[in-house]
Amino acid sequence: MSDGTTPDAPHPKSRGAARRAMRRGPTIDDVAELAGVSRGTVSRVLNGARYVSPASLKAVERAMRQTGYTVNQSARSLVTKRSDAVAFVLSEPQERLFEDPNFSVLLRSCTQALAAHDISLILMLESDEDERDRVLRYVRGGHVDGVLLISAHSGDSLIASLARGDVPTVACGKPAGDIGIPYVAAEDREGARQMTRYLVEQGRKRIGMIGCPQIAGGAERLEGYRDVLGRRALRRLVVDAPNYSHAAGAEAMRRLLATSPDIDAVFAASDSLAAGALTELRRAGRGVPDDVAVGGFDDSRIAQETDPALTTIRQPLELVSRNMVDVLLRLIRREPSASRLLPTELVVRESA
Amino acid sequence: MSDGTTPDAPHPKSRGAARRAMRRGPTIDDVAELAGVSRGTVSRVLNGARYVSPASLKAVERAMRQTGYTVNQSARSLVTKRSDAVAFVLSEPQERLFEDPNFSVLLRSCTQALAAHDISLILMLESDEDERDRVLRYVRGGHVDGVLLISAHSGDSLIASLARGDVPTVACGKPAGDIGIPYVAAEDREGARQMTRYLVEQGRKRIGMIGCPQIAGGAERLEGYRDVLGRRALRRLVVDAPNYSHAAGAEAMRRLLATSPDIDAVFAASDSLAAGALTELRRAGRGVPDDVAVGGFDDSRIAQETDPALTTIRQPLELVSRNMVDVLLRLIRREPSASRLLPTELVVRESA
DNA sequence: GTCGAATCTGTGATCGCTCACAGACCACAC
DNA sequence: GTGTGGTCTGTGAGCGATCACAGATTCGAC
Repeated sequence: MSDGTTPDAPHPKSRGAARRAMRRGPTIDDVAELAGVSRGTVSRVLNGARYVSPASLKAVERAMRQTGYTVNQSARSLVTKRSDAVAFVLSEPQERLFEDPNFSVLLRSCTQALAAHDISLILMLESDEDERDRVLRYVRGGHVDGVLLISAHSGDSLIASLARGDVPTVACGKPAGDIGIPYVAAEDREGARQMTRYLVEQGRKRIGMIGCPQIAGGAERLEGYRDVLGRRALRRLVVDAPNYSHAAGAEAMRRLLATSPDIDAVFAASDSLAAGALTELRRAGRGVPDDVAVGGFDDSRIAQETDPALTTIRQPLELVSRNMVDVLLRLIRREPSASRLLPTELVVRESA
Repeated sequence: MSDGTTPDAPHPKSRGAARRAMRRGPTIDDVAELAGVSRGTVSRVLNGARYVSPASLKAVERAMRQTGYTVNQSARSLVTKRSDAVAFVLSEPQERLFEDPNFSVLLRSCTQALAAHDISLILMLESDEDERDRVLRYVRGGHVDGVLLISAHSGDSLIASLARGDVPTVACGKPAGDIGIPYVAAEDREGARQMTRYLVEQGRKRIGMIGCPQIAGGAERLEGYRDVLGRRALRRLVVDAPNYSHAAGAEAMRRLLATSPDIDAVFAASDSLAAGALTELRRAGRGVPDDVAVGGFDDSRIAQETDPALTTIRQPLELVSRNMVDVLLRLIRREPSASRLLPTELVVRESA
């Protein structure tokens, strides 16, 4: 093709000539011109500065500062096929999860962890079918490099669709059905064991449980409770709540008191449930912790604000977030990465 | 430059020839080819379908479905200079606001309102100086079309910088210093009047207030309280909290009880503060509402979960969100739009 | 039959960047 | 001198869309 002698090309481009002084910030060419180098060199500085002489580097950096240059992410994405953004997908039919204090912590620390890598977080809600498709189209469309999936209900149909696709995804909590999506979670089962053991050590004989097996981690917590109590975990001592809400906790406590008025301890699968139980116990005239000890799970903000303050199991949510981000970035870079389980910790306060 | 007679150009483009079967979804050219029309026509369909024949429209839509086409947002943004994304900037030095239940509601409903317009929400946190610059660079860099600014502390330096720039911005709550940024807020002052009036009507004589003037809306709530009580709003009846937290509420209540043991009502500037006050009142052995009536503000989730449940002032946060989005979209389209104030409502529960 | 307006269509040119390539320069060894 | 390999640099060719323009077709009015 190239015959060597390009006959004095008429320069059909004439880049960045009269366009100057238009709106929308400076381009890479403006910086290059000011620094007295070429586009390529500026681009090199932008992407790691390998093979750039110290002099050029300094000139470019100065020019960038002078012009207030910021890279045009669209132009970059167009060629690199990376968006430097990930979706934080909150998959919750009842919109309940949004009011879960755990969620806020997760969202905050994921945002921070991503910001450290100059990746932005795009929040997507998915509470009904239409939105599921929207999310799927969006994610599949290459708008984001990966997905952080926060799903309360473990058997989520979005998960299956995402797992099938080639978009890197990390779930928070173990998805049901071993679908092959890497996840990061606290050691729910061991945490539940810690709490149950503690209640036993405190001399409690009749330990009830307010569980929520259909919510992520809920089944494991129930198992942990059973691990410790064995045959002492009578069926009537376990009640199910429909979700992790205060109201559900109160309602479950009411049922528990009705079927087992002789209990001297309750382990609730979340702090919200425990708070609801607390309210109900007070209403029933039972003293906490004297008559009934109450244990929660999560160590969310409300654990410190109930009266009495909750003895609970701390989930290292900041750590979970950082690990989720870490795993996701590895997947995006096509490096191998596996699921991770993080340790929990007993936090003793007043309620037990 | 152009002499008119381009000498039989050798077609240097040869679009979409061998590249086929690469990864990354179909392009507009693939759709065009399959539909038997040109790029232009497909593009027209994508953007409103004006001047497209019914036949072409149908063919294109079929082809889009068959190929599973999604537009490449980067390519589009590169030429349109729109990103179809807005930043939700949470400006809070203490990271406290993130745990405010109001915030979750705001975030959720803004996300939904934006999704209805196919605009995505990018969450940005700004808790220190470094992050302020990051946010500013990001926003200025044209990564987003506009900013929803949620700032607890009204005198935020980010606000000033944003106001100076040309990036459409809407604040939640009135920023201090009338800096010219449009905002959407509840009628804090009138809401506070409603609550204070209600307490008076209930026969309360010594009505204290736990205020927080340095937080957005806080000053107005204090004014509303004073509007109604006039000279009965003794200085010793008003205590300041450093922020809207449970702990701050408890601490403020302690001070209030110390200086004014004779009070028979307290109006707290937020539900969290009220919840803290409730805890402290119980500790002090005062019955609520019999000895002391407690009024909150916000009608956030916790108002229903305290014991007794809080009588409070409802802020229409979903409405606030929708209005913020509406105003922002108008600004982005360069249509005129002004700040908006939304009405509040008294919600009577058990605490007063 | 001719004209003009309205509708419909295809074709460059362009957005701002990255990437691959090729060429220039330098040094050090042979 | 010639080679060889490392740095450093500039340039052309895209990425996948939109937009403006120009050409084609239709239709009704004169």
